[in-house]
Amino acid sequence: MKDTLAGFYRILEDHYGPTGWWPGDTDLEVIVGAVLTQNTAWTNVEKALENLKRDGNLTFRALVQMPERDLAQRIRPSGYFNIKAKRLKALLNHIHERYGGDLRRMRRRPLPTLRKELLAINGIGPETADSILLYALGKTTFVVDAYTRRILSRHGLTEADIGYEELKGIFETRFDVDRHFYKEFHALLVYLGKDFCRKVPRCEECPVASKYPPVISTE
DNA sequence: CACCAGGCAAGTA
DNA sequence: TACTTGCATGGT
Repeated sequence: MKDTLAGFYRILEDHYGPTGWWPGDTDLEVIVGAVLTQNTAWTNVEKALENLKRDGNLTFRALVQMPERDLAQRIRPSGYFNIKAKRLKALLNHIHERYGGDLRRMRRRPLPTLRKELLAINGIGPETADSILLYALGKTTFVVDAYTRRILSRHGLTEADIGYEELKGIFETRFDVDRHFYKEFHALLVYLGKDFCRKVPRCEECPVASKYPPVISTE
């Protein structure tokens, strides 16, 4: 598996890299985007982020002070806007109360502690937590998403219903620990997924398919 | 028109 | 524990 993932990475990096992920000007934007993109196309998230940026509301202070109903209306294009407003409030309130809204202070705490903290917040599951930890807080933790699972499954490397932590472990134990590598690999998997590994596949042109042939129908 | 998108939590049995 | 359902907009 180690050699296979290394092979995947080389092909993807040659094809797409370097990616420069996560797309966002600030760490706060990465955090907000991580919640807004839950089960949602990124183009819709961009519209919501633009609504916040336009009037200077993409700051920690503005978001903490903004009433939940107002926030919900501003993030409306990202879908699930009522529940996402509640989730953002819960997350930002936590950072406000525990760290005074200071991400540098938050960053000093160890990874396992921060991960448990984030997962305890209503609306923050494993993917959202790991995205924030890796891309906003600079922690060395791998992000698993729907594309990661679908790509490995379609190429016959894992079961389609493999659990989050187990799949994460495959990436984290088989490679040298390096957060830059984790950032880039996850980004590359998303690029490949968007282009060739959607639910309706286009395996013919997949750059990985020649060396790692897709399995016909295992999902 | 139907289906899908970088999840997550609450409800049911 | 293991499944199912609600949440909602915008693109294809």
